[in-house]
Amino acid sequence: MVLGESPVAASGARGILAHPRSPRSLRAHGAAIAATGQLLDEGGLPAVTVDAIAERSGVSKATIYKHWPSKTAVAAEAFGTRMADAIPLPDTGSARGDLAEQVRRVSAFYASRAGTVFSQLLAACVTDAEAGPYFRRFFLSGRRDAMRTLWERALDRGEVDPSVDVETAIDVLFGPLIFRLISGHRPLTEESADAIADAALDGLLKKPSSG
Amino acid sequence: MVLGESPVAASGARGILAHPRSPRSLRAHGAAIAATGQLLDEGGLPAVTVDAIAERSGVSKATIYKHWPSKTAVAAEAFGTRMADAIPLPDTGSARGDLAEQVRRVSAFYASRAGTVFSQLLAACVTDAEAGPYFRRFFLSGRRDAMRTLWERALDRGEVDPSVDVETAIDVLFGPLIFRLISGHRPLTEESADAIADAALDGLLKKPSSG
Amino acid sequence: MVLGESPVAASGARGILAHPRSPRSLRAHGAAIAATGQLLDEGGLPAVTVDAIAERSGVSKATIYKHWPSKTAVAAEAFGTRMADAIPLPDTGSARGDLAEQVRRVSAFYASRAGTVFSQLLAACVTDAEAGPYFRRFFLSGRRDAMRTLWERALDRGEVDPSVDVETAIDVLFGPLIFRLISGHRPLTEESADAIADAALDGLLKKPSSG
Amino acid sequence: MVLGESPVAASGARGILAHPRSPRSLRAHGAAIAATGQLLDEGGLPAVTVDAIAERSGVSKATIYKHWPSKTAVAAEAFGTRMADAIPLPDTGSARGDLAEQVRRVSAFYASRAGTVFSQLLAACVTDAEAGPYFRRFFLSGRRDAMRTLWERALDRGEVDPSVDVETAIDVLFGPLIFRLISGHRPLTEESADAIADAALDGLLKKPSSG
DNA sequence: ACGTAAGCGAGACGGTACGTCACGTCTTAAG
DNA sequence: CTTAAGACGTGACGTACCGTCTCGCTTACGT
Repeated sequence: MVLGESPVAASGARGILAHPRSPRSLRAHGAAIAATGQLLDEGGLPAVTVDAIAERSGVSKATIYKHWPSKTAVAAEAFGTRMADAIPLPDTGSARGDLAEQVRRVSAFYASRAGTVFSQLLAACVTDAEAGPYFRRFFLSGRRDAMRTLWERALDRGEVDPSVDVETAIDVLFGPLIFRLISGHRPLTEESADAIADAALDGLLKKPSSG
Repeated sequence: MVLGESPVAASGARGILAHPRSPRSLRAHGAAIAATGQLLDEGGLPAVTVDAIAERSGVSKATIYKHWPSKTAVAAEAFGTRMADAIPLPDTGSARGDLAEQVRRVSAFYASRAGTVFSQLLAACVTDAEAGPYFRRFFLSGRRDAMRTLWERALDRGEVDPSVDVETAIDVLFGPLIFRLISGHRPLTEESADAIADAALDGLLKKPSSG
Repeated sequence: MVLGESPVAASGARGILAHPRSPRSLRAHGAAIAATGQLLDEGGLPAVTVDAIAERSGVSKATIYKHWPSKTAVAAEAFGTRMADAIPLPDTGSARGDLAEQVRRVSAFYASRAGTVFSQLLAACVTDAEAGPYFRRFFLSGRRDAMRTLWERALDRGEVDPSVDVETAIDVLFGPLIFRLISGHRPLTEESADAIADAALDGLLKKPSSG
Repeated sequence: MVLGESPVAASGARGILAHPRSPRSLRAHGAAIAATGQLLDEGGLPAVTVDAIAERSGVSKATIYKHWPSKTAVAAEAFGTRMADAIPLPDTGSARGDLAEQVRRVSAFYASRAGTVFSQLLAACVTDAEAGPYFRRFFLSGRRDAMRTLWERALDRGEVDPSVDVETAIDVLFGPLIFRLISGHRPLTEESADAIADAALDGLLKKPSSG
């Protein structure tokens, strides 16, 4: 749970929820998320329909729409809940090692079954504007937070360029993976991950020493 | 057909169609693409439905399905046809200048109205497997071809690292933009484009000279 | 309660409730009826939903269901309460005059806005078996009682056929109006009311004197 | 089929249908009507839901909504189609006998299972304005046409009052039955039918001869 | 007078049906 | 034989009310 709020408060009905969630609400909320998780496992995002969630969870459609703005939002929360710890941070001893290893891990994650669902969610959020915040809150920002940790560790070690913004660094390291994942122009292999990490870390320009 | 591609690639009909397009087919094909272009302008991808294309173009739904595997494919072709020359290659005199300027131009394109449609198409191709090839053929590969040209020019000048694969270079330069475009975590500004270009060109690690 | 009926009839709570209504109950009952009356005015029966009554009256849904078996019952009581005196009895001096005038008045009532609501209630009671008794108790029986008075007055005067049952007489005089109102095959005009009254009073067969 | 049109034209999609119904349309139309008839038999109007019609007939909901404005309209057409000949005209030799017998027959019909459905349809048409015309076209006007025949026969015989409008006569004879049927204040027995017929035929006023 | 249990408001919930949308297939008739 | 026209089955959508229920609060009553 990324935000500093309690899980309950964070999963607010339509964004801003003040009054404490009642026990019944909690039950319905959890059941819907659990059912959605199953559906994601079985058939990816296409298998997630509001009717299917309702049928499997025993939570009525109306209630689902009271808790989330769209089925993509439910799926985003369910995915985020399940995958929060899917990519543990490496600790190789060097910044270069940590960053490259993380690129490799994330690449492997994207290439896995879960990665397919990830790309489906990412794609769905383009169309479904209300789901984007859910995906960011329940998954993306967690990943970025972790990366920020890694970057700061590297900064402390004095191994990375302090003039580079963290956000930019994250985008440059992982944007290429997402580009490949989404546009499908080439596969995500371990080699490609390494090549990307190297290029991003060392830069594209000719190095003086390599002249 | 529209692009100067091979006849095989140019002919629609579910991918593999060799026989020459009849005049009637040509008419129907062009009318559908034109109508789809209008619809994209007016309401983006969501406005493109097969019924709408059929109604506006006078081409029947059955015929549309004979020419393309899905509405996304039609939209991809229509978008590619229109946007083929939307981002002209820069020529600043230096590799660094060319590459950074291209990142800036593509970033601006993504931030424009057309960029919204671009992201919708990219997203749709995740779900619609048959449309991906169309989008690559009619738009993405054109962009990558142009970038390859730029990269080779830079290689000739000896300004970029020859050990970096062209494809990797392209991904590292533009992947970050697409990441921002799709996931929406931050806006695509001119500053962010410059920061990304700098980071990608110079690398994330601390430079020896900057120590 | 509202009408001067027996306590049994007056007490709500699903028909059979003897214990004295508490002040709070009274408040809730009255508020619900008042809100329902407003809703009937504004949008007829379709505007009367239990949620709407609850929201407008401040009476909770659970309480409403404790007092009435269905929303139609509430609406019937509210309508009856408001319309109890909507059609005063005529006194023209003759039975023929009284009866014909009453047909005219009832016809005008049916043709009014209130008549629309009346027909909606009548129709709803077909489907909602539990509401029928409410509608009869709070409106219909009042109308029939009045008509019985008129008929007895006419009998005393010796102007109507004593072999005709009161109930039959009422049905023959007003059934035609309701037929028109419900089935909508023709409008309810003053002329039609007169024609119906004449036909009902004089009979359909050829009169000996008119041969 | 009351109107002068062919059955096909009369059952027009949303009222006015010019082009001839295609075979597919005919099939769907007929299947929906047949399934609705079954549902009416089994559970009356409440059993008729668009989903149920669709499921049982194999006709899709969308198609049903293309053919009729509402489920009540389908039910009205189905009922009318089945019940067109449910009440054959009597021929007793005298106008009085014919009219009284018809009142008896219609009363019996109303008191039957079919009569329940009839009253449900009548009630539903109050709420559902678009269904009214369907009910009139497919059932009510057929009944009134038959009555007009009876009345004209009686007029030819000189047994009924020529100054009474046919429509008024019909309303006076059958309105009372419908009043009883709908409001449920008393049952529809053979005796009540006779009493109503007598009262309507002879009039409510005291007859000179009976003084 | 004062606890205590009933009655209440608030409203979440499961359920049923609604009416709509777009898809992709199929049929027909015209050229 | 291809096309325009468009009806069709399918599946999902998001909404509206229903009638039930749970929760605390409050309030009137019995002691």
